[in-house]
Amino acid sequence: MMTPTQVTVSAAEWEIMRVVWANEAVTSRKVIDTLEDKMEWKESTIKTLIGRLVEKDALQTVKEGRKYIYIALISEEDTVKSYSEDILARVCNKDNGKVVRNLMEDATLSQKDIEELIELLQEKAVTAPEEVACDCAVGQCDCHLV
Amino acid sequence: MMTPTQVTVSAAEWEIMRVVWANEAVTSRKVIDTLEDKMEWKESTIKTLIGRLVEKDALQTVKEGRKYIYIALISEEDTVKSYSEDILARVCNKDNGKVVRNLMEDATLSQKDIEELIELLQEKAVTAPEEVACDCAVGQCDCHLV
DNA sequence: AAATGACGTTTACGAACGTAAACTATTAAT
DNA sequence: ATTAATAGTTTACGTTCGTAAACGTCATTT
Repeated sequence: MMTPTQVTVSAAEWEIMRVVWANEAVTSRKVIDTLEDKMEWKESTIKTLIGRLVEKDALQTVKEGRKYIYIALISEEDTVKSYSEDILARVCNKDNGKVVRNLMEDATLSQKDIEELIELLQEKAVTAPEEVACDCAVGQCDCHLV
Repeated sequence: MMTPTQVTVSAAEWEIMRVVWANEAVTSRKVIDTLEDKMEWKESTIKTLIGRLVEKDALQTVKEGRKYIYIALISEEDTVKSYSEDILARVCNKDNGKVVRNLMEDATLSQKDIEELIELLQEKAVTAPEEVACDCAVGQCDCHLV
């Protein structure tokens, strides 16, 4: 799915998106039933969040009778990806490895996941530099202080 | 460094923290000189951000004459980690692998990083399950729809 | 002594967010 | 036909964030 200008989804909105992503297309009733208890949100809170997601073009609406069916306009993958990119942008390139390690430590991975990740690492190894160059502004990382 | 109740640092505040982390201890002048141009922030913007970080116990102040020296009370590692954990909490356990993969694809890794990551993966493989169990609320992920 | 500058504090103000009540229009039930 | 339940829209309100001006104090320069 092409996400033109990646929309930013807040933490609360993300919960809504998960329901939409999981179901391809949902009614607001579905979202409310799914989240009302789990999140301890009032029905109107959920309505507000859905409204905001439509407003920011994360959800598309299709009229179904007099109700709406909501469909995701951004993919989970892209959304997760832009979140990841954000993390990497916040640290020195040299520390990218550490960030990946941290995430990996906390992640629950299957044998197959591990296998695939090792493969990807091996691919990256083909072109990986001996040492990563720092790209930070002077003074903003200890690679080159003033 | 022990971070008791992990403080939340916003994107703009994070820039300030990077300067502090890079320098161990800094004066506000140092932060201002480092970021004013790079971020195109006015001096007072930076002062505000520093003030907020002190307020939320991300920075500690040590009086030096009539000025202050600012010292980080939260480590970069912990801060990055809690940010990473946040992402994993937003997807189904089954997709953890995909999240790691996305991050890894974007990350700049050195040969050594790659080596270490492969090692970590091999360690994880020892106890990794054949298949990761979904932990999502019903309806919130496609592993178990209603 | 008066003016200027550096540094921390206070105040400001709009946008985004979390949370939700109230209102409107429409359909379903009595 | 009235009433009650739905679904979407509008309004609300306190907090956090991004961005910054203004202010009060010392300290330094003229």
